[in-house]
Amino acid sequence: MDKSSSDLRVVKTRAAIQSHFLELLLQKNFNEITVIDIAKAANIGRGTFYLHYIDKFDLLEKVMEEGLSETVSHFQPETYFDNGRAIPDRMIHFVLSMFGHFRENERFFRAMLFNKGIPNFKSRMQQLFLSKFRREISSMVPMTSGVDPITMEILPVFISSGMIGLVEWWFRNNMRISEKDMARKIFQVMTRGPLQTLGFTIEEKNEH
Amino acid sequence: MDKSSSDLRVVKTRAAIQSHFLELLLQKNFNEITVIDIAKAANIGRGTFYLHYIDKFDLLEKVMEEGLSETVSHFQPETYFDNGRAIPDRMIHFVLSMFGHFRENERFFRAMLFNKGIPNFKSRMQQLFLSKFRREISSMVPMTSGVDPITMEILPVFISSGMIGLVEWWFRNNMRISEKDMARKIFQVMTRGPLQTLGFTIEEKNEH
DNA sequence: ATCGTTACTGAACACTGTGTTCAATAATTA
DNA sequence: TAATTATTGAACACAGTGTTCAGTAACGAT
Repeated sequence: MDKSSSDLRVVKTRAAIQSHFLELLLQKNFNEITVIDIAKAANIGRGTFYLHYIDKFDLLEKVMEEGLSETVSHFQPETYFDNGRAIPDRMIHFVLSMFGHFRENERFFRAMLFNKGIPNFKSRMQQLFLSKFRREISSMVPMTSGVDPITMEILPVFISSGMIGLVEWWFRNNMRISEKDMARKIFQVMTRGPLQTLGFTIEEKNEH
Repeated sequence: MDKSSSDLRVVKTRAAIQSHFLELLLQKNFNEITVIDIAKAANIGRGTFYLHYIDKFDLLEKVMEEGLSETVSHFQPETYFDNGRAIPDRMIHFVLSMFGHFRENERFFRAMLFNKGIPNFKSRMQQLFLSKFRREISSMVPMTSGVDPITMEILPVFISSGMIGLVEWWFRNNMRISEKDMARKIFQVMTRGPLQTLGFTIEEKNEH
């Protein structure tokens, strides 16, 4: 049923397809890429493509999946909080290693983030961040037991979404900011909040 | 060259196309929608479609553009800051009216945010938020003149991206949180920051 | 109400890309 | 080396595209 992926030929063909597909994605809109293009670029017969993937959407799906699950494996579960205290070093270290991973897989992330025809990628990446932050936050129940449930839902959404935006921005600016600086800035915003980071004093109001 | 859009027939056809297109987007993947589908749904000849749009991508583009520029018109330029003080009421009011607009145009935003074949929409929406926040933040130069430039760039990115995530989340949860509550929560996170909102005390470190 | 204009219809057209099939060939494993 | 299996390349029917054109219907202006 499944092609024995230990066969050298299979490995080669799939690698060729995926690699040239990424290359094409960096050059033109996913909508405009045909199976013919892919086969031509990868130097394989068009029929061969269909021996491995259902269609180009399937290929995209597989490539995405693979790249993202590799990314996930860099989410080692650490404890960033210690009874409401602590944080800084471990948190910064986490963000640092994330951005390292992004830099190492620049081709993949550029293709996925910036190709105009690819839907969904940011959503799926956000999903990863989201479940990471959700796990993180809900694991500190003793600390956050007083916080209202809506806030508990909203925060990881806001954070994960904001993080994706930052990653995208970082790539768009050709990664000119060092991973270390990114980590520091993010830590700062997380702890002091956007407005205080900008130097504003907040006029307190009755909460809740 | 351009069809006189005062002609009733033109107005009718375009309205029919756009409306049924939205309907189709709510039902199935953009990739799977054909011009044939659209023409059939809108009860027009297939050729007629091409008298108004180049192809389905062009149609999507126009619909997006229209919806987004209407959204933009709700971004009245207000001053939320008064010499580093102030904020609360006006800011909350702004977010409040935004979410009101989202609720009123639910069909449009649902189609654009959740259809799996549509790329780009979130990016473009974020672009809107981004330029809004950039304008806002850079207009308070006296206040923020001490803030380092990287932070000045990163913050609006983080905020706008986070906001998009919240909007998406809000729709996905069938808008069960009132606009007022959303506005309050967002204000809270903006001012106190994610971690303080969760009740954490931050162990200070040397900044910069 | 009539007339001139213009949008719509529907069928036909060539064309591009899809996904499948099949016998022949090449590469791989054991 | 033999047996297996992946790849090739050509052919096939098919779906959808984008354009054309003569005929018809709807519109705006007077």
